[in-house]
Amino acid sequence: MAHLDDDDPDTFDLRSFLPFLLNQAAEESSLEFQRVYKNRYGMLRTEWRVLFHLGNYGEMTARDIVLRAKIHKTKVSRAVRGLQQRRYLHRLRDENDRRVEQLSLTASGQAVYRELRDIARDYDAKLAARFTTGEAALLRMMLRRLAGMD
Amino acid sequence: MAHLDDDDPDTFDLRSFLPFLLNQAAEESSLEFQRVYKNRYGMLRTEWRVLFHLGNYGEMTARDIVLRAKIHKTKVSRAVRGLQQRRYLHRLRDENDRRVEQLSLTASGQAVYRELRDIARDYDAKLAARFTTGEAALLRMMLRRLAGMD
DNA sequence: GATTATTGGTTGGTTTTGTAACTATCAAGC
DNA sequence: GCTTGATAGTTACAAAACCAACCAATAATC
Repeated sequence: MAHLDDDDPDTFDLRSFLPFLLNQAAEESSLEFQRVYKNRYGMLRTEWRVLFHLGNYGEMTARDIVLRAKIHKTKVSRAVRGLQQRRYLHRLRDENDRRVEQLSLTASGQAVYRELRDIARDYDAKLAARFTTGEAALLRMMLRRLAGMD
Repeated sequence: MAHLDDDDPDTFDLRSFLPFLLNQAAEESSLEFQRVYKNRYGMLRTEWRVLFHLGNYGEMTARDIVLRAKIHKTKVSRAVRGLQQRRYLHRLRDENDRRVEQLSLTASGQAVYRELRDIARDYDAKLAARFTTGEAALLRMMLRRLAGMD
């Protein structure tokens, strides 16, 4: 295995390449939280995200979630069905525009949301504790900018 | 859709939650580069990553790549086969340990590597230009720590 | 007010990924 | 040197993601 020379103009460190680095950090830092919603609650990634949106914002349509979380509509559609089958949410046809369904959490959906939200909050604090308060704030700002969320 | 109150102890903004934020930033910031290796070169994500390692470090085994890039061995195995079918790399059985194969790029593999590497370098610079030099360095440091790469 | 375009949402088929189990080779202990 | 246990890499099957086409309802155009 050849020696890595940082000054070599032909050298390029994949491990400093932002898209790669972001992806590795995202994967690694979601592992522990994933174990909770997946193994303990039997939920998928998109399901948890949709659950959160409804838990946090109350009533939304699938379209609202697509726009706000930038999740593809087929994924949202399937997550909604999954959550409905678990009786975590119910759909209400909008009588003004009958294409649309208003989604909201059931009582048990809200209960699960609150549990997971608290776990997420603790977990986030744990991750952020690896940096100073200022660094963590800067990190979130930079990530939001990279994600096109500002 | 309810109003978001940051001071409400029951409120939790998914869009500030690091695992979510990291994921969104990773997806968004790899889109443009993905179009290049995917549409222009017909490569998959893991294939590009493996190609890079061989282009950058010369000769490696699949195991070296697994350890260095933290990519699962089945993904590496499939990417190696894909690259081999495109004649971008060839395998050489290690006679000292016949379980191992030394992997290295062919001439055309090296040519593609150099093209993609230059594109990646430009693209990374473009992403980093949204921050000051110090901020970008800090960002990479923090991501490396979150990814367990330090 | 019939026709066309757009929008919200779902479905079907193909790729990719994830997970386990598997083969082959080597290493260690006895 | 034979058994047991690791290690490098592959394969098979299930779970998930991706993409395109689709339906139904509404909006826009003439």
